[in-house]
Amino acid sequence: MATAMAHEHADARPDLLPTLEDRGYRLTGPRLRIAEHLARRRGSFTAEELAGELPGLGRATVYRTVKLLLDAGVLCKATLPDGAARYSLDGPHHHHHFVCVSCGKVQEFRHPAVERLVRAIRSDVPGELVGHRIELYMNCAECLARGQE
Amino acid sequence: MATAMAHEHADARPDLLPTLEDRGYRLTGPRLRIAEHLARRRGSFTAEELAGELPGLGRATVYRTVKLLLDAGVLCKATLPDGAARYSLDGPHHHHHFVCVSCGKVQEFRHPAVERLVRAIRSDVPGELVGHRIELYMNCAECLARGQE
DNA sequence: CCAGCTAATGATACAACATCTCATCCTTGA
DNA sequence: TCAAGGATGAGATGTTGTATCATTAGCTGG
Ligand SMILES: [Mn+2]
Ligand SMILES: [Mn+2]
Ligand SMILES: [Zn+2]
Ligand SMILES: [Zn+2]
Repeated sequence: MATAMAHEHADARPDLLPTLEDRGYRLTGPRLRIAEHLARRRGSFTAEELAGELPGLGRATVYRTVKLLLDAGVLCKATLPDGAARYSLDGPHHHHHFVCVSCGKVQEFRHPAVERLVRAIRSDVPGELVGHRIELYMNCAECLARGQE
Repeated sequence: MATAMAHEHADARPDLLPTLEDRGYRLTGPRLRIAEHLARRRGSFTAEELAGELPGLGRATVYRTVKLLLDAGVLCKATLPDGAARYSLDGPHHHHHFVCVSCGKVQEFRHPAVERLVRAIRSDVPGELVGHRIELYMNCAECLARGQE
């Protein structure tokens, strides 16, 4: 990594089940399987891919659980330029995303100027800001290297 | 409008057909109808809505033409938090979007700090930045006023 | 530990959005 | 004027996600 600004999640979060329990959800077999799979898994994924990686689990259950984990803050969602949604384990702090348009890899980044910018705009806008999405699209170093082999 | 930062497109672009012609596309009846409709229309729309507003035109043709106009820079695409795509006539300059999560209205805005920020990040990132998406989600002034009637 | 309540599951249908197919039409340039 | 081939549109197909609902299986209170 060139700077400390961006990072990938190297460590999976083992506290996925407690998070669900705290929210009053039942700890079921399917949710356990999904949690174990996510802890082992690397990189970003679509809900469809996740369902494919977990044969025996119903598609609807996988979609429901992804939404659950999104609400719980365990997963976060990045959107590709074409609108496709990719999920990845979420870091604990507010952040934004680098998304590789070639391999779909999602890296989180934080930059103080981003929030400063949003604050500056907020005071100028006739209405109520309720959220923002900032995604930077890139070809990651790995994809660049692979491309010019 | 409270500031000069943001604006909606008040004036439609009459130069839609020449743009297509310059790109080597044929000037067909369906494209003419779509162009005239867009020149008259206000606000943002989905491809599906546009197709509904143009009975007699094939759905596939509308979708194809929207993509064409997107490539030509006549239309721009904003993405709602749920992933839905909304199109609107595009201004001539690079910009970003306010999107009202209540009524779907899209307002363009420019802010020098945005591009300054992207430049600052670009030099820090291990890879090649190929684009960015910055969308600010809001409840617009009209929706706020309507909500507390 | 058990029974019962009810959340959760999953097969399936449904829905929205977008693209593909291909026979036909029509714009365009020679 | 007349082919050549781009464009159209009805319909099929694909993708992503949600709704139904009968059945399963956590959880809790007794
Ligand atoms: Mn994230
Ligand atoms: Mn725009
Ligand atoms: Zn990559
Ligand atoms: Zn609004």
